[in-house]
Amino acid sequence: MRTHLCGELRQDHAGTTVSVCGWVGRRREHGEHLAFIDLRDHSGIIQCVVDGAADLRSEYVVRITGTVRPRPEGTVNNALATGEVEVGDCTVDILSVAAPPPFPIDERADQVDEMIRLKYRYLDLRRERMQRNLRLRAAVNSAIRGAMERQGFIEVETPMLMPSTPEGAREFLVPSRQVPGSFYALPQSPQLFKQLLMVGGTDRYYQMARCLRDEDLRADRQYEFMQLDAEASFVTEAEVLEFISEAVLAAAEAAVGERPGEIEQMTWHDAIDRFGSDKPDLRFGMELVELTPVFASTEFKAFASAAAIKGIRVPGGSAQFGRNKLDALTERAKQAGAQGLVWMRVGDAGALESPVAKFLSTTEQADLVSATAAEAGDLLLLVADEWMTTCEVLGTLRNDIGRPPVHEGPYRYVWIVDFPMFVGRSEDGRPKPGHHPFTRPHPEDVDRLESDPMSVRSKAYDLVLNGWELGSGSLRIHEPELQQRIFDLLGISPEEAQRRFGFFLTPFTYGAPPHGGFAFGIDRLVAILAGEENIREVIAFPKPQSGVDPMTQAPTPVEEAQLRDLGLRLLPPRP
RNA sequence: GGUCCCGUGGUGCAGUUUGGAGUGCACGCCGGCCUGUCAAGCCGGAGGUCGCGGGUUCAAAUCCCGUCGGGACCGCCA
Repeated sequence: MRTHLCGELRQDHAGTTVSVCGWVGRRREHGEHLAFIDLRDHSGIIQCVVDGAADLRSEYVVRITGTVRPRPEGTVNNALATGEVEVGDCTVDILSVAAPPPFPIDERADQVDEMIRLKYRYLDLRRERMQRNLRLRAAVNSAIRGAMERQGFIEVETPMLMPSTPEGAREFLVPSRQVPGSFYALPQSPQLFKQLLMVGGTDRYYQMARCLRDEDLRADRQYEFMQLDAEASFVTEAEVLEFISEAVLAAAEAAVGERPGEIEQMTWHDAIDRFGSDKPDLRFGMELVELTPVFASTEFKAFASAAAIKGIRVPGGSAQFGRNKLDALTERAKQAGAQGLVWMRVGDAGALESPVAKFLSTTEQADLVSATAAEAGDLLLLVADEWMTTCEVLGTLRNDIGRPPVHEGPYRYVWIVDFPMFVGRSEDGRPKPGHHPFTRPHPEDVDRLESDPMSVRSKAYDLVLNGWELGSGSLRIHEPELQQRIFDLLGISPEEAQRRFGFFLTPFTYGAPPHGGFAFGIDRLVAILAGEENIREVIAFPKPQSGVDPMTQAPTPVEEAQLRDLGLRLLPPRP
């Protein structure tokens, strides 16, 4: 039907007769016998010169046959990749007529209410931005598959209908027709199955896996999302990181044309201590500065009793942050868990302007300025609390103040390793798992599991890109005895473990290889590589925050008969 | 569950602070003119439940209360 794509015509094609198909974009009519048509397909736009366009309208679908020719002197359009040529002597076949679109099918739609874009997503997708994102995503998917397969991984599909495992995220449930009153759950991830694939001798598995979690939607979260899910047997942590790094770097290269350097590693402790976050954005400085020694013998009460005092220096922030903004920062700090926030404006010769300056000795003030390398005009923000709280509060402020937009480079990948095995304690005083209960404890710390569990590190790791958590993984426990030690710590008896995870635990009594794996979010990776703030921009048919699809209206009520078939009856709506 | 922001012809906005006739701008749409434009240009025209409901007032897009929808964030996401 066509010989070329709109966007590929160049000077080389001059003199050839071509047929191009696409949608009518802008028309410029100059009387009855001359009109310029911008014909658009996914590849770009080509100007066609036609003898009258009276019967053409925006978004009509046409096939245009004509001759490629250089544009006349002085009419070249450098804003267009095809701007040196045009298609002349055109014959136009109208393949479909179109109602006027509800919004312009070009970059101006970036400003249009997103609900309208989602309601008419098929029109939105015609735009260059969306086609670029879809194609970038496809390139990333393809590169990942290639990288995994080169490394000996095979793709295996796992069930979408699986038993409910109430730990973790809220699940989507699917009522069973053949077993009335029972439900399948849609997978939050293929976690359990991929480990069973290892027991099954698959050795290296991967899957572009759709995962579903019934949690509130955000800019970086949809109900359904895609993960590169992978697991490998007989591997060290370093090998797993290498496999995944290769996939990510290959994906990045496919997306932006340049392969990033080696991905650096940072321990969880360092990430928290230096950046106040386990997903640090390394694109900018403003690192947390250790100030506890500076105030070791201070008279200032709020500092004297604190386990950890740290600060961040906001270069030039003194003028930038008036009282209103400082109040807002204080509020934000409290929201993040701090008792309060100490701010100081740095004046000439290290003079400090602050409500608390009068409580600090001259030595303390001088040491503070020197520890933070503060200069006149800077703003210092100090928090004093437990180590973790101090770090996290300052990390929140650091991001709020300094974090660049997504589309601003460079790309800073970092592996966060040596996560703590447990984070906090539940109400009955039991440690809570940081990753999941099948995560392998760090071999150097395993002796302290019972005596000092909170100090035990795990073989869990996260991949972080520009402050976004792309995904996480771990080496797993393959020995039933060690697994039961962990369950004991979590307060799960052998009987309860059997009841909750039986189908998963029994296989490990039949000879399980040491194994470990990883999963990371394709949507987030693609969004960052595409320079998009929101993963909805890299998903063909996403849902808004309410979860209601404005195009399909899903979710919808169903027929009474369907409910009866499933043995279900609806309760009256909650008041 | 919570905090903050937004809602005005098909689209994007101004108007809301300080109440006074649906008042305006740009794009789009319809008709006319126009032979080198590319945000084409010129002339004319159509198009409105100011999200919805209630209240205050002589009078509400504007003030108050409620509600619906959207977004960002917190909670939540082992």
